[in-house]
Amino acid sequence: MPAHSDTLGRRFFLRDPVTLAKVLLGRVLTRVLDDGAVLSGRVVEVEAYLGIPDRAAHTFGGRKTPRNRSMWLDGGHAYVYFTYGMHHCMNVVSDREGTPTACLIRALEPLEGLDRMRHHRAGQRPIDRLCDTDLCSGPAKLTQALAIDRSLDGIDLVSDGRLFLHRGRVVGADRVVAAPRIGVGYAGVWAEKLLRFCVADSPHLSVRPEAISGKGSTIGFAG
DNA sequence: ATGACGATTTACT
DNA sequence: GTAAATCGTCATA
Repeated sequence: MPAHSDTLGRRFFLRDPVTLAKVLLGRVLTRVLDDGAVLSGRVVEVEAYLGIPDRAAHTFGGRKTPRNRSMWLDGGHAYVYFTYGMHHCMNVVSDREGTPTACLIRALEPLEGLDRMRHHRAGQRPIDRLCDTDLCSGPAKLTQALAIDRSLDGIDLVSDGRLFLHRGRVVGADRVVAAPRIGVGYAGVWAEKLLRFCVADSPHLSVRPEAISGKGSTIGFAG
């Protein structure tokens, strides 16, 4: 059972991935380690993956494989995958069972257990070279900091005490910026869609979103 | 059985 | 900015 009474329940996750991604901003992801240590962070960057029609999604074309089977579960489950031979990334599954969509958690603002996170992230390099904004500012950084790996793939975030989300604070739409997703250049037109959502003023983002197009903007658009 | 490829991070020039 | 690290996964044969 989750450790907090304000843990987000099933209903929260049964939405389309774009809506869920936006409302995930500001929520708090909590990891409870086997030894009882508590690590947590506020969600500041999320991407939506729209499933079967989305060329960037692992379930594009309706693919259902041993790796991505968690994406087919009911909303509120975790989809954790291993990539590049060394990194893990964590998604919150959206929609209902059979609709394989999800939200990739790309960055957190660390809240609890920063010292433990530093140790997880440091590896062999000197621990003093890690600033707070280097702990969870990327999809594979945050899984490393929170010790999230494939052993947590497919768990139910609604009822599993090792990993869950709680209410946190809602982020107003005026502080949210949408941008193209990162690292999906192979996905054609799907790479350009604004399916990445960030808390605009957070220093904990993986990549700073381009300035919004408009007067005074001189970068980000060719043509 | 084989090979190409990552929803990334890091270090280095 | 460029490149290396590193191996599970999946489509093809």
